[in-house]
Amino acid sequence: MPVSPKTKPADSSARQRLIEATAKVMREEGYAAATSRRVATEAGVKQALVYYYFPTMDDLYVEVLRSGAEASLANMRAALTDNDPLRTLWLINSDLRMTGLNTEFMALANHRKAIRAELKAYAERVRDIETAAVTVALRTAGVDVEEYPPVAVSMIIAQIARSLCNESAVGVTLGHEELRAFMKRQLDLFAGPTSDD
Amino acid sequence: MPVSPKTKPADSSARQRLIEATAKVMREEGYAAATSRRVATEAGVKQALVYYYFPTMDDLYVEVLRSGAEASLANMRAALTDNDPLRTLWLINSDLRMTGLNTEFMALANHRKAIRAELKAYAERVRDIETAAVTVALRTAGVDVEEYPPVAVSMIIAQIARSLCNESAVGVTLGHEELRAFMKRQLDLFAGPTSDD
DNA sequence: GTCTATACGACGATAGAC
DNA sequence: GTCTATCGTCGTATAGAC
Repeated sequence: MPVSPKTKPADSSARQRLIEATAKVMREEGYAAATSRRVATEAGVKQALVYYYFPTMDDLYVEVLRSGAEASLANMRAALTDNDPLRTLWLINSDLRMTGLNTEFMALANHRKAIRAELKAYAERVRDIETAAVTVALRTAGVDVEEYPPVAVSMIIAQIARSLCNESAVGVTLGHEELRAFMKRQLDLFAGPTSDD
Repeated sequence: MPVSPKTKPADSSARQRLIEATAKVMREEGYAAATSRRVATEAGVKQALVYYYFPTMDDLYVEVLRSGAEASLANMRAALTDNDPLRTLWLINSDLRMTGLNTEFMALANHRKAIRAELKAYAERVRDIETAAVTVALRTAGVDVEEYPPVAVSMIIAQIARSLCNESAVGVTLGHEELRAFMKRQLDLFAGPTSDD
């Protein structure tokens, strides 16, 4: 292990660059474009090196998913311990930077066993964290958790936010304003109104 | 035009078979597997014939989307004029047969202009129909449409149902039971309880 | 650890026979 | 309308030099 760096070079090894390059290509052109030649060029290395680090392209895809999930989980854990978990949950799942890659992995997971397993594990860890945060928030607000099960509430908030992002990504925005306003009103009811908008 | 057939051969021309074969391959193996050779074999014709009917593979994909959308819209229009539009809306969007293809086209639409345009047009027609049905249902139930805008209600019902399907497809089911039960209770509030289930 | 070189199948697309 | 044949490119993956 080398000495720990001072400014976080984010491990700029070829392996790391390949992972980031693959994520970029998948985001911008779809998983089918993330070929060994394409990602190698993007990472500034030769094609054969891809197979030195990853036995098959699927292994590389899994690694992209894994590293993205790890970063996302850390971010989520930190954000959901703040003082407004419900709205934070909404905002995190409204992040447009994640939706493209998510869609690619969803499609991939429908057809590749290894990716399906990885995505399932990640999704359930996320759900656990989000549900824990919602449980606290609802209890604090004095909401009846029999009538509003935390896991159901957290899924509705997260999935509706994601749906809006997914649709926006393909240019569909019909009804979005009304739905956003509606969700905001519901969040105000559950978590108390806020000054910002 | 030939005489109308008695048992609905569903236009078994090569062109039609190619469209169906492409949908099948996309559903089972993803859009990247829907190559000209693959779909030709599946349809029982030779590869070059694909280019007789469709100038490029993208044109074929668009045609798959268009024909699926047309069938789906007809189905939806009929179903949503029945006497329980809210629960019908929920059931239609819970159809597992559609989710796989939907995910593929969502991913494709993120990267191909022609498919994005087609998907957007389809999604907005669906939203219009669903919202119209919800508007009637809410008015009948005496719901305040200022507090519950029909387009927001229809989006929540449709998108939550779809989210559950998408997750099920990749093996994620954590929290699904609770969310289904919760949604059923809300639908009972808006549309009156039913005897079944 | 990174490279050059190569095997070989599959890709989209076209030309032209029937 | 459907076929055979072919073009040039690109795909995954491996062997082996440095």
